[in-house]
Amino acid sequence: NAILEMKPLWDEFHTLGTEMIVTKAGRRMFPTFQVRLCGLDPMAEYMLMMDFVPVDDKRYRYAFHSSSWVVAGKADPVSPPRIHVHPDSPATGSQWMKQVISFDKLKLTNNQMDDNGHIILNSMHRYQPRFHVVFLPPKNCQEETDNNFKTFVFTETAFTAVTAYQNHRITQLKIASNPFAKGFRDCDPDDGDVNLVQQQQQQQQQQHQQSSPKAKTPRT
Amino acid sequence: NAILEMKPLWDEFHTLGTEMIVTKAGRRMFPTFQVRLCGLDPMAEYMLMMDFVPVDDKRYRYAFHSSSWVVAGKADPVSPPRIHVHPDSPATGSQWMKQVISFDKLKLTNNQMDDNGHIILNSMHRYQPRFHVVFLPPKNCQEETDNNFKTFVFTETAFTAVTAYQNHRITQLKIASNPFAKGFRDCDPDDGDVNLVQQQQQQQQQQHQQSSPKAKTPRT
DNA sequence: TTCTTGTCACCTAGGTGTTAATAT
DNA sequence: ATATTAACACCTAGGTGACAAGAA
Repeated sequence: NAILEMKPLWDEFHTLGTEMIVTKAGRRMFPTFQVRLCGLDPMAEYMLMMDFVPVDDKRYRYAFHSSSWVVAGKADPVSPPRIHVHPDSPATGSQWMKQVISFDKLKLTNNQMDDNGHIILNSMHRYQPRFHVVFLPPKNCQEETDNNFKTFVFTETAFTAVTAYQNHRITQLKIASNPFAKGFRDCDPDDGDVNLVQQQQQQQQQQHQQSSPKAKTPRT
Repeated sequence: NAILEMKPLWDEFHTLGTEMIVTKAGRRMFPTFQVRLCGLDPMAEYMLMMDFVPVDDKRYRYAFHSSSWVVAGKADPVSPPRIHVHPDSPATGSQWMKQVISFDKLKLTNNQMDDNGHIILNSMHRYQPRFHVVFLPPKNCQEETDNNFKTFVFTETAFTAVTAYQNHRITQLKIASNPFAKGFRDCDPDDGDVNLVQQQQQQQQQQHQQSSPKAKTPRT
């Protein structure tokens, strides 16, 4: 009962081998991890959270000549893993289900000493994002948090953490699909990945669409 | 146990006769209504909210020759009054008390048909903002919301709703103290209301100060 | 070599009062 | 006359990859 938003875009990145930038100050993910939930108890309260688990115990390096990732040794030591709690938590099932849930406040960092609550990852390592729905039992109940949570894994959201993009095709797809990178687009406005980008923007607009849409009459 | 933030700035506006812009799309207040709370039960849950009550039953008009507000008749009919719930609600007393509570998402409108949940006011009328702390009883308790809320009124936050500023001194004070109006400042950077503005910015920074402050060395 | 860091121009997104045009 | 609206230039605030310099 959790559906990944923007799945076509995730798939396109996944096919190329998704990379996510990590910086000292913290960098958002793109695509943003967004899900739609259903089947919750409308009246019950839930906490929503994400964490990131290593895909394997390896360190990678990008071979430019073959345009592919190759193993470069054992994994570096890991920091105590962090969990990102969705800032709207806790909220009722009804509130979570009536809109797309976006983790756009989540940031990735390679700073082991990070003091901002960001997710700490090792560059040149592979990670799998996980999404957790935690049921909050009423206070009078004795139940511990035994089986009161569900975990969702979308394998198409796995990625390699990098400090700079390695695969040039990933760079181009980011530029083509991330609105904030519009300044680096070469071709005519909205070219190349038009379909995916338009789909994305439409979905994001639906999410925030509370104000009356203003129909602008194009002047002749 | 509620302290108004930026009180010196509010006082300065109040002395001149505070005006707040209302627009069809909704306009934020400036100064922003911000309070600090103490004395709550750290573990209990509270909803925080604001509403706006008419100061009197009159309509006003600004007499430019005497630079003062004069009564212009009886009040216009009122829309059903709306309440703005702080978007972080509900939250525990502990969460509310550990930081300044800012109502910067609150917007004022003169559109009687507003569909965005903004506060509807009549232009050229006077209003008194009110702040409410609502105690949320645990679900097993039978208590109704009888006396489970407290209301705070800061008379220095009262204002006249306008569609365009009437008192030129109010305009100048807004330009001097609102960072978003910096483009209209004449004099040298940070002149005139330096003290108040600096105080404001320092307080707002304290509130969000989680990242390590980066000391920039000014170059010679 | 390979990877990381900091700065930058260029965007998105949205909050200001001004101004001219339009209601009322 | 007086009050309202919409477009606008100019800001704040912050998210992009490019690039040059630095580090391992």
